[in-house]
Formats: sequence, C-alpha cells, structure tokens
Amino acid sequence: MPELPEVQTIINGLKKQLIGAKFESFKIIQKKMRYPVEARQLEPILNQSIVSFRRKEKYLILYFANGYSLLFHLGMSGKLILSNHIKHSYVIALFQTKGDSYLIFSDVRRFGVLLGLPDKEVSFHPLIKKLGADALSKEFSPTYLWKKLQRSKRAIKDMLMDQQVVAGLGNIYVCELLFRVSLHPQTSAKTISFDKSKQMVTETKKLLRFAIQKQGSSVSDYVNSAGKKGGFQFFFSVYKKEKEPCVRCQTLIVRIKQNNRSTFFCPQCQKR
DNA sequence: CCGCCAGCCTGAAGGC
DNA sequence: TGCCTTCAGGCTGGCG
Repeated sequence: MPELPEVQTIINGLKKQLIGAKFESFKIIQKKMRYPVEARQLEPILNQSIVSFRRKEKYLILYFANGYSLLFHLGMSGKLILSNHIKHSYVIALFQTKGDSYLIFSDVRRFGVLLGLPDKEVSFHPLIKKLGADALSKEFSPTYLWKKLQRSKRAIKDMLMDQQVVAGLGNIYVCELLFRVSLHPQTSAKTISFDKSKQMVTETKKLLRFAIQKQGSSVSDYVNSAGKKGGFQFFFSVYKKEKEPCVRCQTLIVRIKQNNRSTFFCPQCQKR
C-alpha cells in the first residue's frame, strides 16, 4: 500500500528514465473510476517534454513543457511501472514513450486517481487543497503539529492517519512511529506535550527517510517503477507483528481495531 | 464544525 | 474441496 516512502521511491525511479521524454500516445483502458479520466483531459500532454516530477503528499505529479500536468494517486493497489510490453493486469491507462516503452498505470482495486490538468490548477483541485503539511516538509514542524493536537478530542493514531493533519502517513508508518515515540495509539491528542510533539516530528522524518532509503515497504503488492519490491518491511517493529515479542522488551505485540483499522503496538512500551 | 463509519473495490486467506 | 466471511485500507460523503 503506497504511503509517502513508496510514492517517493516510484518518483525517484521514474525521474531517472523519463525526464525530457515525451508521450507519443496514450490509451485509457478502465473508465470505471471514482474520478473517471477523459481522453480530452490527457490530450494536451501529448508530444510535450516532461520537465519535472514532484511528490505532493501521496500524489505523484508529472509536469510538462506546455504547463500541463498529470496527477496520480495510487490508492491501495495502484502501480506505475515502466515496461516494454503492455501485457499487464488491471491497467487503468498507458502512455507510450519513444522506442516502444510504456508508462503503465494499473490498479486492481481502483481506489487510485489519474487526472490531467493545467499546473496552476493542481493546488486548487478539491483532492489537493485540503491536505495538511507534507510529513517531510519544513511546514511540518513541532509547533504546527502541537497546535493541531491541542485542538482535537481524537486519538493520536486517528490524527496522524488524517491527511488534513499531516499528509503522507498511512497505517504502516503511523504504527511504526507510535512505537518509536512510545505512545499508545489511543492516547488523547490534546494531552500530548510540546516536547513530545517535537520528538514525533523528528522521528517521523527519520522514519520516512530511512524507509525511502530502503525503497519503501512491500506488504501486499507494492512494487517500484521497475517492478521491484521494497525492503522496509524487514525493519517493522510492530506492524503485522501480532503475538511476536517486542524488539525492546519481549512483551507480545498486540493488535486492536481502531477506527476500523488494524493497529499494532507493544502494550508494555506504549502505555496510555 | 467535528468525529465517526459505511462504502468503494478485488483477491487472498481463514473458518467450517 | 468448496463456499462463505473477513481482511487489506486511502479516501469520500453522509449522518448524528
């Protein structure tokens, strides 16, 4: 499931191959999407050089020379793969570059998004404009986080999962982060001190940078743009570790349902 | 306004 | 073996 490190890993891969490239043609295969993409939305990018790539929270954006852009969100099971053949399963759309190679967007569960729009409209798109600070940005500071936590009655885990609070984290990295800062996932957000918020911001960035270095986490079917798996799953402390001994204290890791999501933590290291 | 939760979607895995 | 249920989970829209 692509969270920030997985999206960044895909971007890093695409960048190497596609800067300066052009798409000669495209084909929309799957139209039954939450945001169905129309051919006329994508046409402006044809035969335009790709000038840059950007990750915006969990979104990937390709910028073209004429001021247009492609916006992708991978949802749960989305993949962006560079390939020399088009025989992939669950293809949503494909883009042909020179020399018969393709950028293929596939997504089994179809929670993903593909949009074509002018650069200037990206920040104002309803999907983008509500997002909170990017988890790796300077904007995501101890003061920023602490202010948000102070104002909320919610549990810390629910806050960190909310993209309007901080954008880029998902279930895996939130569980891992809470273990690293020794916080119980049900801790009330507003009881968290400024110092703790500061520690959380520092640890979030460390965790994400390390995960990017490991090419992300492959839990179910995540692969990077070359079709390869990530390696951060071998460094999980709590995620998917139910009934296994804690790496710090040997207490068995527990799984609970919180907000209808599996939540993993060490009941000894992460007390309420 | 805020918080919670069903629903979207499909394949894998577990229970009986 | 096979059917049924549950789970995975980012995100939205609707409800209280």
